Amino acid sequence: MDDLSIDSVIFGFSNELKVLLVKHAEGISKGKWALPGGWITYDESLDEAAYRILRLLTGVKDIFLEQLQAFGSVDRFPNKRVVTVAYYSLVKDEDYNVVAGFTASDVRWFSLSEIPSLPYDHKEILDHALEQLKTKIKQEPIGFNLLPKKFTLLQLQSLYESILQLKLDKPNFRRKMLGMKLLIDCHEKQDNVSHRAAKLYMFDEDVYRSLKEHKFVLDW
Amino acid sequence: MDDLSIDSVIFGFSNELKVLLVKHAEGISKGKWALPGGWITYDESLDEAAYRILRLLTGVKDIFLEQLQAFGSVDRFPNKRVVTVAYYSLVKDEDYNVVAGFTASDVRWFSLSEIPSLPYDHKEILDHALEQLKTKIKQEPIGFNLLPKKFTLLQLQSLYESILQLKLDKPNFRRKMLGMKLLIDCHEKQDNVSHRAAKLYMFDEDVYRSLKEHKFVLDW
DNA sequence: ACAACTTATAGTCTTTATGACTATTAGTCG
DNA sequence: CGACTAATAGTCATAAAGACTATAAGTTGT
Repeated sequence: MDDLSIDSVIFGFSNELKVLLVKHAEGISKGKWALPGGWITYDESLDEAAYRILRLLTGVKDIFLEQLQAFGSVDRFPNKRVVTVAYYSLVKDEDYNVVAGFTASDVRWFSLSEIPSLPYDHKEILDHALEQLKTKIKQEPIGFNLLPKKFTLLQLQSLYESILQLKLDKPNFRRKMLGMKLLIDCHEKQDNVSHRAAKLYMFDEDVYRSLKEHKFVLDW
Repeated sequence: MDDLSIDSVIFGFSNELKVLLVKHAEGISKGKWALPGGWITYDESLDEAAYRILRLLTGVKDIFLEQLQAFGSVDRFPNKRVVTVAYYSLVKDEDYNVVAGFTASDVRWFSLSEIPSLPYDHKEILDHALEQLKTKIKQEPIGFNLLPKKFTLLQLQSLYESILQLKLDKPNFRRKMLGMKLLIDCHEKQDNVSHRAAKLYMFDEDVYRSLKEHKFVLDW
């Protein structure tokens, strides 16, 4: 379908929130960094197309991925009318491994502060994705998708701080997080740190599913 | 663009939440009630297309309208691959007036309990729209778009009850609503009621805009 | 072995919001 | 004028949030 594309905002986290961009190897915007994207084929659904592109780029599958919305300004794409369906996804550092090729000459993570100027309406899409991520993470515990399986409370806290762009109080954060019973104590501690080691926790998917109805509101 | 359409979920409110459906006068699903929709032309953006369709059907403009998302299962449409971009909008009873024609043999409001079986994936789209409306109305005071300019607190409360599908306590609802200072006292009372008349209020858009940052959380 | 430092974790206190109520008031209808 | 209906006011107990202080458990350097 030559008037319909997918563009994906792929988030990662290591110390701070990052976004995966590709450098176009060919086409109109050759040499520019842009959101990874591609054309939708006739025999795949939108979601399938988004997963395909994510897999091609990061080798990751079975991951959090959600549609943002369609973008269709008349002049968003040069010389041709193209509507794009934007997706965003959350990728664990440990799962990710770069896969080159795919019409892209380069791929890498950018932290939010170093994002270069983007072609088309990609800046707008990225901004929407950030907004959506902020909103969503207050509603549902999707942040875990960005962290390794086992993590400390401080890691979790900086994730929230990084996404919501604010400072949180450590003891209060602990209280709230532990209070909702979604964390499993691994009975392990982190190591290789030059200070008191923190307990490691895991996200308890089962409890989460059973509490799905229950609200998960973080009104920070 | 013959592979890209718009479908709109248009909400109205009078005593209960309603949805506007059209009866198709021609085409594959002739005679069936469905969501109002149409093709996107080359020279209009997605939003413009959605507004155009809304205007054609209800005569309404300058109204709340927001994109839901794109729907693109491979087989959602018979014989042809069609991706549709779904919108939802909120229409005041007082503004609305039916406009016939437009490839539709009939148009009318359906309350949620009387929605007939819908063609394509329109049921799925409607369900998404309802979910989105529920989520959104807890976050932002968009409900006012469904009520007349001046309304009573009880009207507002039944609107919330109707959308969120729950029973609220009257005094508590008052306290909370008045507490967020978004209502202007009209210094008028309703009339033609066979009981004590309630005060009429208006939504204060200016205060709202200035409080935009401030949270508007209704965690009921 | 101990002081200095860093981060984890526990706990306190005050303020505010919520939910479940009861009570009173203002009006209509017969 | 009394019954009825809905509006509006107010109370009280509970729970959560936010701002803290305090202590514990490690590390590193001397």
